[in-house]
Amino acid sequence: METTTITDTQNLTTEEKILAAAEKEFMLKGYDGARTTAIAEAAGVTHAMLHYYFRTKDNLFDRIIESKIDMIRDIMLGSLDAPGMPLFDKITLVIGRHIDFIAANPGLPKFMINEIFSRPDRMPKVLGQLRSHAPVMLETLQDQIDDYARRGLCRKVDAVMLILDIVSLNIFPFMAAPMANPLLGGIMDDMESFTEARKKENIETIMKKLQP
Amino acid sequence: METTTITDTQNLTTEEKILAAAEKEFMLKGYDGARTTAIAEAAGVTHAMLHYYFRTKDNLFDRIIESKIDMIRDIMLGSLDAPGMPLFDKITLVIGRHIDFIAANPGLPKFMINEIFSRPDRMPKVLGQLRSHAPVMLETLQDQIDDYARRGLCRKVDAVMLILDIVSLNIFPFMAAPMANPLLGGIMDDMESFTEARKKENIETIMKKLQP
DNA sequence: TTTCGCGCTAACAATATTGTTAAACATTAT
DNA sequence: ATAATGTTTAACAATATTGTTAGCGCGAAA
Repeated sequence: METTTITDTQNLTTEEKILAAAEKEFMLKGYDGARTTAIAEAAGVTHAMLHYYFRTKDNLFDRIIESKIDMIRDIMLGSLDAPGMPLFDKITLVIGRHIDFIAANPGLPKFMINEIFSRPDRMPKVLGQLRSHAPVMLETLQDQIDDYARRGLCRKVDAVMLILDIVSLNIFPFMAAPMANPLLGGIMDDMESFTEARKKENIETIMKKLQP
Repeated sequence: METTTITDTQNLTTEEKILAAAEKEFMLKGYDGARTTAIAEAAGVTHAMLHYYFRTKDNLFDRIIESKIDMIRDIMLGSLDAPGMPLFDKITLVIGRHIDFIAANPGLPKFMINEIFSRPDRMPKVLGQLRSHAPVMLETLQDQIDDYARRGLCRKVDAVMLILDIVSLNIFPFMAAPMANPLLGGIMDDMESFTEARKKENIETIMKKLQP
């Protein structure tokens, strides 16, 4: 899993330093909470530089959001698509890759729900790239399920609901961690092992659901 | 399910009009995005009135967030607690009540994750009320599961993971609706029937998970 | 060497946003 | 009726926040 997050801000161009600081600030505080002055300060440049390179806060935000959209598109298309693979292998693979991605990008789901879902004007940019692939993927999955069901290998379930289940089980626990962890006895204190435990748990839950 | 949302803003006191407008604005835009002037305008009063009654934006926000915390506490304690009830009945009841609550308060999960989870200073207020009840509830549930498992009535599963599963399956699809609905073929266009379908689906998923 | 363009700085400008205050007005108690 | 108390208004104030501009320095091209 490749990540574009930047840590050594030393030998970077001014533009890259601003982008790196902007990503942190926007991911942490959202568009409304982010301050361009704070971004400039974190980048170690004058805030005039920010406007010199990006003109407006909106432009800068667009740059960040576009890179996030690319990540989401890649994981949704690349991970859910595993053509010609047996159903149960496919599900195991998809859940594993999806949870790894979320664990590597913990702030992303919250950011998406806040900054993209809320603003209808930003939706087309995300949807446009996925709208054409989603129906095909759903139909392929449904066909495979039906085929397996006909052969008595699994229960006949709705592909749409199945996808909703997988995504919900994978994402939500990580989003709710700040509140869920203290309430559930610190189960996520060791993130490494919780991630692996959740992988196993979700694969098992979905497999059980498919069991005839 | 009682709701405190106000619709006829005619014969209300100024304080109540401000509170009603503030709830809408804060729920829709979050703390950072909300504007006190917009709240005052929506309430039909001068913005000085807002400061007369609540002094600061923070105080006003506290009033709103407290009422939301009360709702969450009620649903978490009142719904998950069904003492002396058979396991499978309890789960059916809990999922049904939880989904009804979410469908009746669609903005609440997003609001919580944004405004409470992000701000550690607000967490104690929520956690304090739940911290004492959660371990008892979890232990009771685990005992019941273990008892059923010993009698061969269900699989021995971890109560914490089970709660995470239920909450994830119930909440996430409603949070992700703006993006999920167009991608999944408009499955939520009729919210009424989607709500009922999800209830059935989640109960079935959890029951299958518990099956020996 | 001169000129030109680019990155940069510092100061300024414009507006948005929250918060305050003095005085007018209304309501109730004495 | 008068005083006291609470409510409302309009104007002001303070600061935060985004955005702009004139000019400096430096390296490359002429």
